[in-house]
Amino acid sequence: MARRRESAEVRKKQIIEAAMHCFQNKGYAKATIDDIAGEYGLSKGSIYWYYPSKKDILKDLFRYWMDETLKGVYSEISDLKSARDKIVRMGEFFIRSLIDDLELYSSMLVFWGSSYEDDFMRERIMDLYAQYDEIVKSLLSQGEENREFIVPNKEVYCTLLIAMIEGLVIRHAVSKALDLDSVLGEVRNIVGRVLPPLEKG
Amino acid sequence: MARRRESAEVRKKQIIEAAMHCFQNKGYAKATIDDIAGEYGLSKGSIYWYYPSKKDILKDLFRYWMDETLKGVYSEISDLKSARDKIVRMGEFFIRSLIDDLELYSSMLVFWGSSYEDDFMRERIMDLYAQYDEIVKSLLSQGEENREFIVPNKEVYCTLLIAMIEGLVIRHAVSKALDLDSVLGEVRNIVGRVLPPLEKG
DNA sequence: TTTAACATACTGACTGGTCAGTATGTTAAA
DNA sequence: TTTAACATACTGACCAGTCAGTATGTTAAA
Repeated sequence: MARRRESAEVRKKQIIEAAMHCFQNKGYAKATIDDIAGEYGLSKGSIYWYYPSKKDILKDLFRYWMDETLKGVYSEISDLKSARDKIVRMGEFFIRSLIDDLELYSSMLVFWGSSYEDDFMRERIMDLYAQYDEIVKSLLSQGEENREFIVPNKEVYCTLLIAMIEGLVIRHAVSKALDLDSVLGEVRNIVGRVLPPLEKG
Repeated sequence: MARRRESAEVRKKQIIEAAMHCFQNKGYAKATIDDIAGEYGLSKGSIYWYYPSKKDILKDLFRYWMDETLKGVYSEISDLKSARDKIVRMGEFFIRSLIDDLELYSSMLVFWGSSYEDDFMRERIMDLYAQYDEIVKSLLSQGEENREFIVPNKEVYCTLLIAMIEGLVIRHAVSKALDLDSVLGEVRNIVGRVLPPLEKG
């Protein structure tokens, strides 16, 4: 067979992408190691050279997904001053990501679904939520300090803002039929309503 | 073995409940027919007396879940006049349901996850979304007709309100750690912000 | 009223296919 | 010539679905 030897880095990336693609199409349980290997013309043996088990591929995929997501969020909002702008940009970022890289973002369902059978996965997801919470809560505090808006209950507003984004991701992952451009155009408006600007007195 | 013969109606209900419980704990793929049968001390054969396949149990569970949910929503809001009140009540209903019947509502993830492998399931979910859309969109229209509020973009607001609820359900299904009572207390407030009352002129 | 004939509601052993993981063979590169 | 990076062939556990048989109602005719 044609051996196209690659560096471990390249192969791992390929395997992760192949896994993502397979999990999208069949779900975690139904996607086989042979499916994943086949995506780049590899064999089962080569998969097990890089990963000790199927579950470890999933874990690495989640790590990759979480890294990409959080890195993306931070780099989007880092150059902005106003808390409102940051929140708006964050919302827009997720929607644009969903448009541009549907497959990556709709991996969510695979991870969330596997939280049933796997405590490790569940803990990682809780970890992600904690990080989301930290980001959003600090933005809400910052907005209050800057006197941009007032939030009656930071915990709840934080939870609901995150829920809104997640709900959107999940719905689009299943339906692939949302008009995301319209949603994108309304983000600032919505944030303006949820966090109305303070009257200057 | 002690045969405890039951009517088809009772057995089917038992099987659905057993399946829900097993799917919660292990996910669809990992839960076995023997697991489901064991919940009520039945045997594999008796499951197949009522259902032709494992997937058909899932389908029936979804039907049950969707019926309960929509029935609940309609009965909650039917006695209210104001569109705002209806929207508030709807939000509160989902949160209370999540508190009172976590298992039923966190079944969502099982269904959503199975949309990957099964087109039938995916269509059913799209169907559910369509019904949600119909309810919320008509409430938004009604609110505008009553001059309770104005919505810049009905489609988008509808999508986001539904997303918020779904995101909440899913997060709580995974984490089981949200302070839902706090969220419940903020529903009216949040709706008030998203759909601010019109100034009477 | 009884019982034979039938219908319904199961049981549980068995099968056949699937697939994660393993053992071992092969080759390109250093 | 060694070994990292594969490929191939295999194993064994697991499980959905089958089916022959059993137990438990139901009913109609004698």
